[in-house]
Amino acid sequence: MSRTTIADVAREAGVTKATVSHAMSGKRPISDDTRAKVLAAAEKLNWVPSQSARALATQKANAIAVVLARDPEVIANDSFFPAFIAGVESVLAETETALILQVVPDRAAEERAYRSLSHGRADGALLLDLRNDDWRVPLLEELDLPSVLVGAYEQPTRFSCVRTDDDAPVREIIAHLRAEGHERIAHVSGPLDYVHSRVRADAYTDAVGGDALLREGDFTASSGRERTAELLALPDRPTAILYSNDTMAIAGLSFARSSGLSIPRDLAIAGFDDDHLSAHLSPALTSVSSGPAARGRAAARLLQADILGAEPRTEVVDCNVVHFRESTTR
Amino acid sequence: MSRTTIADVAREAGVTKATVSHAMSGKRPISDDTRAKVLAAAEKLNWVPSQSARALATQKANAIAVVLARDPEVIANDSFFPAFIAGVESVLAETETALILQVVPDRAAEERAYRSLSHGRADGALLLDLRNDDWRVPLLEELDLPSVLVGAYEQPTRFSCVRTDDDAPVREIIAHLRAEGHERIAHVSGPLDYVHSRVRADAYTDAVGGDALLREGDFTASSGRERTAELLALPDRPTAILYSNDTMAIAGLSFARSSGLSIPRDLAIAGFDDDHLSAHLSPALTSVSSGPAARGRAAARLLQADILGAEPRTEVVDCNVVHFRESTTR
DNA sequence: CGCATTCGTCAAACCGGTTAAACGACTATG
DNA sequence: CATAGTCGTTTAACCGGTTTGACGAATGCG
Repeated sequence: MSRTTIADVAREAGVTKATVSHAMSGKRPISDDTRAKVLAAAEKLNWVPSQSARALATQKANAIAVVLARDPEVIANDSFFPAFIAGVESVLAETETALILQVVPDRAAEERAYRSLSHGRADGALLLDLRNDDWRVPLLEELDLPSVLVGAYEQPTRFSCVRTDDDAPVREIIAHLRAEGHERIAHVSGPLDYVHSRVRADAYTDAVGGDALLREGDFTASSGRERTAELLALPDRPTAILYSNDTMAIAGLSFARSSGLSIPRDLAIAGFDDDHLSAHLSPALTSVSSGPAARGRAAARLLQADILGAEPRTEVVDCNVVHFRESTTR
Repeated sequence: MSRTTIADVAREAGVTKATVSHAMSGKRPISDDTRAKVLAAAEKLNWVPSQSARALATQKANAIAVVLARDPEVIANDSFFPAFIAGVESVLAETETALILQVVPDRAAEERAYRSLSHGRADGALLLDLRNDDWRVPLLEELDLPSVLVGAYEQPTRFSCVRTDDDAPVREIIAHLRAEGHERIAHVSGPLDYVHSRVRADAYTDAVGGDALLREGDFTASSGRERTAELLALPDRPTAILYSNDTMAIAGLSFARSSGLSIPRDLAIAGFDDDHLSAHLSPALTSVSSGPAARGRAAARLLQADILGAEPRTEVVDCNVVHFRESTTR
């Protein structure tokens, strides 16, 4: 409850509201003398300007939004998200911008959320988990809500993008596995309508050439387990599997081991996104750390620039580092 | 950008702003006839009331906040947080309330955040990671910002609490380990100034009686590894270790195994909070699932009640379930 | 039939800031 | 010395809703 208002400060300092406002924002020249008086008064009364009043007057919410439509199970599995958010926040903190987080159960709710956000709640949005031909892109264009698309995206839009080069690390891992003597290398992907799953899967398919052995998972541990069971039941089973995230890789590793295989002797395993546990497992899991925090920072900066009217642009944040660990090294 | 305002709707419907407002809110009787006209006009113009204007007029932000002071590393390690948030959101969605998330680097920033939130940004806050004698409690009392304390809390406050009974599952696990023949049972806790770490540690100490073997960790994988190394280096090393979260337990398990011990034959291991991976490891990890989503829902409900002026109260959400798995069963 | 209520709507104030325009005092210029 | 230009400040309008008090018309009651 903001008991003290700008009017109180003005009275205390013996000036008008406008002067207080100018003194604080510096948008008009103010004598050092009065500025000092205003600052002293503000300090004394412990005044914090009301966000709602400011938002109304300036037509800016000073907030950006992230809407998540994933089900909680998948969110909880995701080591990317918290680190990404932390990166976003580190940029927002500089400008007193708030982050609004919405988790919605279905598409209808998601659409309502964006409409409501664009009407005074938020100045922009970050789009995660992009799909091919994502319906949210045209919606946000219609709503004219500045946005940043996180993840590769092919179609041209009026929005900025932040993406990583997921192609390179996939090829790097495949090359490494080849060098270790593997010829039958499988891939358990994420849902292929996700842009980043598709990019990784395509890189894999291209890298292994003709004999691709691809199974589509959904990033959950149980899907990792199931797809692994299928692959290992093949007559000509793979000797190495690359998973599109660490959750599936760890579940797969466990399954393989419980069915009598030794890792990495009988089966090499690599993950993606470098879960915080991966380096601590035994065997430690080969994975790709993709710098989620750096992407968060880049996305937040691009969004702030867009809100201020800058031209949209695509930034390739390349912080992919492949960590080769015991699970792929005999 | 909300181009159409309440004035446009009023003009379209041939009434005044006040009538539109009353028709929408129902706070004054309005004839069915005009109400229909107003609704039609609103529909036609696709009007969504501006949140900032409403917030200013009603002195309510229609938002609640969560401020996290943990460093990103720890947030990313935490399976509790995303599920908790999902639970919170499921309640907020019903009332068009937004969730504001702030991640701050240090205490000064955290204090600023709460001050700013209480000045028009948010109607209330959820406090996580409570510490003993937490400085935030008196601050929020001073700011008169409705809040809910998540986790056990001893001191009486004007705020509602949501907590679980962590004591029981700890005792249950200790009893189980005893039954399995373990006599030397150690505990790696979280930071002991956290209320929930302390509760678990106290339950442990009390349950094992005289010969407590307690080491304080910080919930990170590396601390789990180090404390485990210390414990295993003891002349009279423990044959079972209970960790205060799964991250430390998994790191400890890995370390023990890499130093030649077989789990659970040579060393039994149990965690807490049931990470999504725990059931999929081999050996699968014994842990306690503590219903983070249920706690999120309860906390959100209590906060909304408090904002509406209800009496604060403490709710014990007891959904702790111990999952006994391979890591403790010979 | 007259008067007190109730009902439905309107006009205007208000929330707490920002900002364009006006204005007085003072300095620079011709 | 009159006039133009700056500087610093004030006045007042505005952002887009909500809410209170007033008022005319319809209704209830005696």
